Amino acid sequence: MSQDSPTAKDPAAKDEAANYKATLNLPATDFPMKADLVKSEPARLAKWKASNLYTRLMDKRRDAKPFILHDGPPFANGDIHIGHVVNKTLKDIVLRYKSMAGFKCPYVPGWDCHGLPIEHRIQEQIGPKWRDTPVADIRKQCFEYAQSYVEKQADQFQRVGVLGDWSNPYRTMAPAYEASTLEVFARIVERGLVYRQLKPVNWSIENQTALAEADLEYKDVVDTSVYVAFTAANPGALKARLDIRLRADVKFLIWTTTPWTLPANLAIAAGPDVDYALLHVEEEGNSTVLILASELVEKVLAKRPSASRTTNLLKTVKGRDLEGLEYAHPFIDRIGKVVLADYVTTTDGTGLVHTAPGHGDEDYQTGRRYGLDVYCPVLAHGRFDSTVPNWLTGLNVWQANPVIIDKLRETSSLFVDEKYPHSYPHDARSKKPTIYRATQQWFVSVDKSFVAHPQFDKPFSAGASSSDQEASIRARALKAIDNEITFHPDWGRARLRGMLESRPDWVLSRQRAWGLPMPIFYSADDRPLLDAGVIRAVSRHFARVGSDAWFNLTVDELLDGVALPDGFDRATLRKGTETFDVWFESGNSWFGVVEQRSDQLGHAPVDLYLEGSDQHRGWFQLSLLPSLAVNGHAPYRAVLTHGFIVKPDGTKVSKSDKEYVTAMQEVDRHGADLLRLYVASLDYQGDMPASPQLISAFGDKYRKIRNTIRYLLSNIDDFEASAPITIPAPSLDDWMLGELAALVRDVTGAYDAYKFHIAFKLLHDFCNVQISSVYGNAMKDRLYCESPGSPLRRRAQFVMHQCAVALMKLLAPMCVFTADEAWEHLKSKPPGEADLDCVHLAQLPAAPQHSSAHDATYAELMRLRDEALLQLDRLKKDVGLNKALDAEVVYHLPSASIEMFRSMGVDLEDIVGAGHHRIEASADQSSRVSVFDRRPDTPACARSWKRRPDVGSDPRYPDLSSRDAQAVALARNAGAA
RNA sequence: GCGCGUGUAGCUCAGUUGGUUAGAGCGCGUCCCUGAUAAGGACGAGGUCCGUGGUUCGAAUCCACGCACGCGCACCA
Repeated sequence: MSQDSPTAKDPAAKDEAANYKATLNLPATDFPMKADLVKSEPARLAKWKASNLYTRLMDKRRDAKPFILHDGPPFANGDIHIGHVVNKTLKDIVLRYKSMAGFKCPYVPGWDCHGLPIEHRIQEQIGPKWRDTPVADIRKQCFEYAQSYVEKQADQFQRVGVLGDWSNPYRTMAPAYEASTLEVFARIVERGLVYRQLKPVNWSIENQTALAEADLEYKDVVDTSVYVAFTAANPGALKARLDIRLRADVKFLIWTTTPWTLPANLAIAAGPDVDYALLHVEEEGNSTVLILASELVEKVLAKRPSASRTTNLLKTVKGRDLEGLEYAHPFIDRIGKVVLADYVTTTDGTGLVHTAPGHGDEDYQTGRRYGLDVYCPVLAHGRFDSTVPNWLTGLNVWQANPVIIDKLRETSSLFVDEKYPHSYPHDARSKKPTIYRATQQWFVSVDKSFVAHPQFDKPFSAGASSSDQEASIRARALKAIDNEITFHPDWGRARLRGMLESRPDWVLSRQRAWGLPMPIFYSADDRPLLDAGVIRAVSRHFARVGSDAWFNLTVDELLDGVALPDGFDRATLRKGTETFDVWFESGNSWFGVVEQRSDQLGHAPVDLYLEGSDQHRGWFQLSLLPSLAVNGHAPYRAVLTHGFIVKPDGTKVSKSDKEYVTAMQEVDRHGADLLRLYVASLDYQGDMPASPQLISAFGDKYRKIRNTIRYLLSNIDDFEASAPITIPAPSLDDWMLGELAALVRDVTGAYDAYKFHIAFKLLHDFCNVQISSVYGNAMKDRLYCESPGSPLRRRAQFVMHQCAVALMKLLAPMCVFTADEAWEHLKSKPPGEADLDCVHLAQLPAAPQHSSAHDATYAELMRLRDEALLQLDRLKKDVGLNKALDAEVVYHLPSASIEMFRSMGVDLEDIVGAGHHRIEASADQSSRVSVFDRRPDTPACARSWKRRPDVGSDPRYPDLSSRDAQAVALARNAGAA
């Protein structure tokens, strides 16, 4: 029965063993294994709040170099969702890390408060009385609604652990912010970049107002569509160009579902690469050449069957061959042109698109390219004005449809008409169909050259660059993107550039109630008063009482003491009703927040904007434009973008999916730290898969890290970190310090590169491999069995203490709660940090000192370890050797390495948890190990369970090895004394 | 449709300037320990590197064409 451990032999031995157990230094710590984050996190938050953590941190870094991450404002509507958690967590990780790296990192969170979704919510609440409710009342309710969500979201963000100046966030609806938005507007006006022009918008005839897409609902209706032949205007030139030698009229065949827009027809659009047929048609004595897309010839002719018709394809041309050809309008004395447009398709119609720049967005864009008028003969109440023929003037567009069709028939322009079912936008409120109608809108030109630093105002930062030369916003933006801005990841550059290259002028004005009113007045004859001085006068009122002043004050009050430009009479001025595009408000936060709080935040450009990839077209771009217009430089030095949360299968989530992650619900279920760690573990450059299941499963990873820290803490419970300990090399301790040094280097490198998922992976693997599997396991014997103060044990504690401290600090930006909890349980703080009550006030760990001369020895040792473990596994299967402590490892080494290995002492057995080791000279130059079962021939120490030849060498303790006998004697003497 | 991305084990990720048999951790399976214990350890099985074609002595890596997915192309934010 010699295989059995002595503890099992008889009851007396068992008691003795229990006594020995009392002499061991077993792990001890108050740091709980079970996190219970849901309970502990709110308590910790309260503690941070009570101790003014944010303020203390700012104070501690008062003289440090600043690192400014300027917060992009979420919309103050609804509870935060997982996307918010991703964004704010990434920001918080950056700032906490930079702060630990020694920077001063003030963080002013903010909210975008104006906008349609809130207006809609209030509209719903008010119901049908909406139209009779004064704008001021609506705005008041919108304000309260937005404010309530600012407060709600602020609580939720803080619950997730985001540290910042929550007592003083920014809100785009705050008076001071509104005033600053107007100031930026004034400066852009001064640069001559703001102009007014007609642009088609969705229009409700019923309510006589512009509508946003969200105000629309699409319904299936059946309309009359018409195929109309437009006769070529200059047949001689046309035939010459297309090489037609027939005596026949040439006609362009177009198709439209809105005949009422034909009076505004100014052009026909052709696809540049579409094939067009020149089709000779003889029918009832008429000879014409019809032009339409080749692919659609059969389909279109079939719509008007005719027995007498003969057709002959003369030739086929590309759309681009038609560009510039002219035609006569069928019932208005006007010549139109053929233009080219990429959006022309051959799925419907004729491949030639009726183009009315006043009645469609694509038509408008095309019209601008070709310099066409934005002609819109339809008035606000939906009736034709007097610029159209008499027989149309005064008709509303719906009445006009049949009249126009009759007219087309009369002038032989109608090829055919047919009923056409399609989906058409309706005003969601009145349920009546809407129209596209051109209205006056305000624009910021992106192509007009200007001087960015003229005399009107002083540049913000000294040493302005070449930006005071003439250049357009677009030109400046492209240059800034290429030369001034760092993108994380780098492809953000291409994405922003693509958008800026093609973007049209910025439409600044909106016809909305819940927005910042545009400070523009109009004369009795509708001339706009756009003047920087006037804008600043209004701005002063807004700064005082907010933008409600626009509604509550009279023109006289608003303009009190302001000198008006010539041609404007205060008595007849009226206030405009437009509001700003909300993007103009958030897009000016570099001024409204950064410049306004420059004592805290310094000046633009700030170090970093960090938002989702959708913000390339949103906040990134629309912050860049006004900043360039005013300052001539970008508002940021670097831009970091992240992807979106998707389902585990990579497709997009919606609220009804079972994979939908409800942010605060997950926080309440698992705690914020788990969610934060989960976010950190994903590569945010792409899509980020998530589901409640994935997050739950991720708890394993959190627990592994937590438990590793707990193990370290429990083994250094009696350790005083004050004096440094010299670590001999080679040794496992020295190896561990080398691994830790690499970890510190690699993790900080990953943080610096904003690759948090790499930092997470490094930390997690380090816990699993270096600490749990290798070092922590190997140190058990000496930690538990050596006398508490033995050098071997203290050395291990010294190393473990450094590991624990480094892990806590490196983990702190991600797991803000857990790291601080662990820090609290660290009894002996590192030298110089004894007074730090919170890990977030600490600085990053320094890479520990270690010998770098033994890498080859360690690599060899680890290889031999693997080999020994395999042999142990084989012995387990072959002879039932279940405990490595029952085995002996024999190292067969070449003579050159024998001394080096011998100096590592018990490391050589502890590294595989064996009971004993020996070194033998190898016959050749190779190193290898053999493992032997020592149960048959070597007694096990009753205390350490190691099989050692020296068991019984101390007569007082016949069942102990000499090391354990000494330790017990020491412990009992100490106990006796 | 257009622009910008992404696609490597069940999961999350590494894979330098093309170069042995494509790696890690987790998870999973089997076993062990019971002095980290609602812990810990060992071993093991898992991959058409999205597809097709090309360049090359050699491709996860370079090129072309596809496919799938995401973001953007709006008076949504």
